[in-house]
Amino acid sequence: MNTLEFAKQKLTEVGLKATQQRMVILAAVQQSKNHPSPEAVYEKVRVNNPSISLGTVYNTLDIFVEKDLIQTVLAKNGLKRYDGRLGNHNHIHCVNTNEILDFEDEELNDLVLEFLKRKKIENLDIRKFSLHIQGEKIDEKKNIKIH
Amino acid sequence: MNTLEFAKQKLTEVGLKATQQRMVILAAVQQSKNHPSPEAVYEKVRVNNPSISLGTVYNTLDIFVEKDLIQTVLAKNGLKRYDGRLGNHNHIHCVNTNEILDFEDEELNDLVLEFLKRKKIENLDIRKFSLHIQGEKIDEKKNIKIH
DNA sequence: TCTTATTTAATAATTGTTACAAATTTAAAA
DNA sequence: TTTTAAATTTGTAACAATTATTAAATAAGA
Ligand SMILES: [Mn+2]
Ligand SMILES: [Mn+2]
Ligand SMILES: [Zn+2]
Ligand SMILES: [Zn+2]
Repeated sequence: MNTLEFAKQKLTEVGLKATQQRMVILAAVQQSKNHPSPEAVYEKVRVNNPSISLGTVYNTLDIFVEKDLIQTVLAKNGLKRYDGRLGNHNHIHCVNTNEILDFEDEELNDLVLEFLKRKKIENLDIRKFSLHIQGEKIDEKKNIKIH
Repeated sequence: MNTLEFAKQKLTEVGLKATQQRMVILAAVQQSKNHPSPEAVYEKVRVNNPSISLGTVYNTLDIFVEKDLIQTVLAKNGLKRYDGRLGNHNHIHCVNTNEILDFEDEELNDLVLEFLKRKKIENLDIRKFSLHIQGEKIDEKKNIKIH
């Protein structure tokens, strides 16, 4: 099953009409490794769907978050960014490149989950958690900053 | 020493002229428990300093981050928010109230720090980390959602 | 096919933020 | 103290990201 077929199936599962626009937008976010902004999604899908509108991208992304097909990711610069990966995972924020990289680690998840279970937080129904690691990307060979 | 005196001292320490505006803005962020937006800081300081300008609040907050007097905190809605607390600490994001609460826990910090030391991340110079806990605030008595 | 509801495209409006120039304040020099 | 220059602030304009609006297009059902 290709990515569009998969998107179509997901859309119908949550009760959304599987329009062309929704399918390509969902596929774009899910394939993306970059935690893309609405603008980035727009530029990507526009290549094969030149008539698609930026407003539609904004609206559709919000609908997808509502339906739990994708999630929002927090970004320092105040731009909206989305994440096709659901479930608990962690993020590395590069202070120099502004990239947001996924950092998946089962051991870390277990570690935190166990901690949270032990240390009950009053009056809070925990939904998800994510470790945000802020650091500087360095060049592996020369140990200098990457621009 | 009152909070304004303390702010004055901090400002001179980092080489900034301790103007009235800077002192009250710094004191406002440091006293705030809410991770305030620029607008919120503005409303707060405006009470006793009616002639202060919103632009000054924006500029000054950025200067403070630059000088490491305060830090930015990531917010989902794309608004800028600031944090008078430096150093590694964690945040609880309430999905229903939109509050961002501090969650300080020495044990958790050690846990994560030890993990990160053990599990070296390639080509990354880690600066700080923070656990984001997303959850729903519930009423302690009746176990229903707080609005 | 006809009818109706849903979705989209195009564009206008709004919002949060930044840029700017004139006015004010501060600090230093004379 | 006055003079001068630099730094800061104010008030407002500009900007960019997002949201709202509305007419056209599309899809589904009768
Ligand atoms: Mn995040
Ligand atoms: Mn914005
Ligand atoms: Zn991610
Ligand atoms: Zn905090």
